[in-house]
Formats: sequence, C-alpha cells, structure tokens
Amino acid sequence: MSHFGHQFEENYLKELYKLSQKDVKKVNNTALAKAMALNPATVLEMVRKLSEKGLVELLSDKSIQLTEQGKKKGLLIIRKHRLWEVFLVSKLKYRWSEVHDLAEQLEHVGSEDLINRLEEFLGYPAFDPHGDPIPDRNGKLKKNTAIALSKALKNKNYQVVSFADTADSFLDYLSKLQIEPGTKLKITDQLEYDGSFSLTVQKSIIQISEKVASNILVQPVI
Amino acid sequence: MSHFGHQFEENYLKELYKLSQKDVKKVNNTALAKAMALNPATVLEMVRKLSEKGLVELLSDKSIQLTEQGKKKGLLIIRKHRLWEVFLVSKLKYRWSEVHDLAEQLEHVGSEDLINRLEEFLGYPAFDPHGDPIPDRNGKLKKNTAIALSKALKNKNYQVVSFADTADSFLDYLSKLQIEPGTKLKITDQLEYDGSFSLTVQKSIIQISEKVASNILVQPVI
DNA sequence: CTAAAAAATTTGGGTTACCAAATAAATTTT
DNA sequence: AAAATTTATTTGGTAACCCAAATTTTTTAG
Repeated sequence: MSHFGHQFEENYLKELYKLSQKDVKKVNNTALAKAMALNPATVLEMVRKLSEKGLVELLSDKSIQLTEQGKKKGLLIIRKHRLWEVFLVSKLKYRWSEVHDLAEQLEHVGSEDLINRLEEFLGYPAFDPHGDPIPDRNGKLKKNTAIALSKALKNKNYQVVSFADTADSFLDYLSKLQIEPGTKLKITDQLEYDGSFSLTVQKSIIQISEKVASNILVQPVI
Repeated sequence: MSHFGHQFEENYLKELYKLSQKDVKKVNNTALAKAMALNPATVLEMVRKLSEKGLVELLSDKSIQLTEQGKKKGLLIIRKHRLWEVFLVSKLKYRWSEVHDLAEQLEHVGSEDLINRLEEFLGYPAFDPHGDPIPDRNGKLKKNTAIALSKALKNKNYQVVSFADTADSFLDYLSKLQIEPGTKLKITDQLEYDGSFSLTVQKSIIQISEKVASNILVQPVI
C-alpha cells in the first residue's frame, strides 16, 4: 500500500470526472494526459491500473470512462475540494481567486467523516466560491441556473455566480472592479455601438465590454 | 521535485524534534528508526540526505542532531499539527482522542500563511486538545506548568492539562472515566496501602491507581 | 582485554509514479 | 487507397522511499 493514501488515483478520477462534464466527446488517453500535464505512457499505465480496480472502463474505441464506482470517487474529491475552498474563503478570509492550489492539497486529506463535519460546520453550502456546485454526500449536485451577464435583462437585479473564463488576468481585472462571486449588480444600459454594458455595482457605475459580460455568470436575485 | 512537497522530510524532522525533547540522551539511528517504525537502512539513507540539505548534523559519536534550520522546520510541522487538532476539536466537534491521525495528514498541507490564518481563526490557542503547547509563528512555546496528578495536593482544585502516556488503551480508559483535557478534579484521598487515589470528578467519586495518576498531568485551577 | 551484543553501514532488491523515444495502430487527408 | 498525421502502446530508464540480510564497527560485559 502506498504511503500516500490514494492521492494519485484520486487525481486521475477527479480529472476524468471533470473531463466527462466539460467535453461532450469521449475522453481518450491523449486528452487525459494533456489535462493532467503528464506523459501519455504514464497515463496509459495508470488507467490500466484503475481499470483493474474497476474504477474505469476502457471501451473498444479506446475511450476512457469512469465506472459508477469511479464516478463516485471522483465526485467525492470534487466535493472535498469545493468544501475546502468554501472554508478557506469564508473562514480564513482568502480571496476566492487564491484558494485553488490549497484546496488541491486539502482535497486528499482524510476521511469522509471529516468532510461531512466540515460541510455541517460551513452550513451546507451549495456552491463554492467560484460558483461551482458542491456535490452533497450522495453525489447530488444543485443545478446552477446561471446565465451570462451579456444575456441578462436591463434594470433587473443579479448576483454574480461564477466566471466562464478563469484566466488569471481576467480574474485580476474583475478583482479591480470589485466583482466577485456574490457581488450584486444591475445592467443600467447597453451601448448599441460596441455592445458594451453599463453596470451598477455597489452604488458605483462601471463600464465593461460585451466580451467581459459574456464571461460573467449571474443569477437573478430573488 | 517530488509531487508531495516535503512530506517525508517533514516527518523525519518532526520525529527528530520530538525525540530531542523527550529523551535527554542523544538520538541515534536505531532510536529514530524505531520511533518512525522504519528500517534502519532507510533511516540512515534519509538522514544523510537531510544532512546534505543542512537540516541535520551527524555528530562524530553517530548521534543525529537537528540544525537550527531543521529545528525550525520540525517545529513548524508540530505547530501545524497542533493547530489542526484544535480546529478539529473546537470547530468540527471531534473528541480530542480522535484527532491525531487526521492532524497527521493536515500538518503536511500547504503554506505557512494558511496556518497563520488558521491560528488567527482559532483565536491564538496556546495548547492543543492534548494539552501540548503550540509553537507560535516564531517557534516560541508557552511553558506548560503542569504536574503529575500523583504529585498534586489533596483537596485542591486542578484541571487536566494532558497525559504523559498516550497509548490508545490508556486514553480509552480515561475516556470511560470522563477524564479529558480541561476536566476539573480534586484529590479527596490517597490510600496508604497501594498509593491509589480517590478523586472527585464532576460530582462523582472515582478510584485510580498511582500509576494512572502519575500519567495524568494537571494544573492548579486559579 | 576479549567475547558477546548492539548499532551502523553496505549490498542487493522492490514498488510506484514518472518520462523520452521507438514502434504499432488507427484516423485523416489527399 | 496510399500517404501523412495523430493516437496508442511498448520499451528501457530514472528518482524516491522503502526493506531484508549480510557485514563492519562500536559498545558493553565478563
């Protein structure tokens, strides 16, 4: 038995789960290797081991698919990751853009009991600080009903849920505008000329391009 | 660079620090190997690596000593361990006897900044749930003024601080007696015959042997 | 001081997760 | 369909951390 619990296995399962969500097309060895920044030979070797463990199936068209068991494990890691992110932001006052790497370490810690207690301590949050849904202990995800800000209605109140683009430069830009998940805002105008938007954000009025607006995901505030 | 940060290194440094505190006599390879439940050959190999890194010195009498740098790193791990234990007990409602293994994982996570924030979040505790002092961010430890219960005075109020013996069986026994760090108690009598004690613990009276009493560390309640 | 015991060290292996480069197989282009 | 490209797979190798068993060195006892 490894001295590291199942850290590696967990990373493969997590990545496979994420890929299965993101792209519709099947996940092959190359795609997984690229996603994990590993050599295809390494990935093939590991995937075979996962297959022997019944966590993954190697289909006849060479695509890699999680079994029910593998899916469950992958979701658990995602659950852990997102709950720790909530902890870091809501309790330790990190900014939401800083927590990913730390959560990547914390997600491999310990027991399911620990994460269930953490969830209770945090008050059963449904979304992480990036706006991504947190699987409950049965693996169920709350539907995220967010839409792009560029598709939102004028003069209606919205709340930022997450961002479609997660490039650092974009996140830094948003941070300067004081736009983060949870921020309440309203579209006051859209310019015909270039499609740019005027927003009311916390009593001040700012301008953003249509491109930026399309990468901000919002939910109507009830 | 390893994919695991410095988990192994950290464990060696932590153990060396603990040994340097516990036993007065010098720490040799055999002792370290025993403490870590590893083969002496393994330990020797690792200690040499630590020595190359300047974290440890191999003295001419074959004893192993932490350098200032190594000591600092070892203390940091202990700090992390104890702060996470406080978190698990005070926030996630674990019992103090359950948290060691989880803290052993958490202690290897992440940044010094994280642990500083955690410390602040927890309100700068000076002792962990076992009663052991938590090094501050400069490595300073609060003096623990505890004495063995067997050396305590009759009819004076004390508070349990920690235990000298940390064997599971002993902790389980104490747990059944509802004795844990923080518990208030008073010696009502000591039998001449075998040195055993009568204690008042939370309104009930219990009997413990002298050996048990010598492994319970207490502080006078002000 | 010498024999026995203990500790330190060496030697030869094992496993896991990784990689680069070569080869084989499948897919796409033309 | 043949050529070119992409993907999958095999092969040979590395570094970290570990072990058991043999050997050497040191310490302890007689």
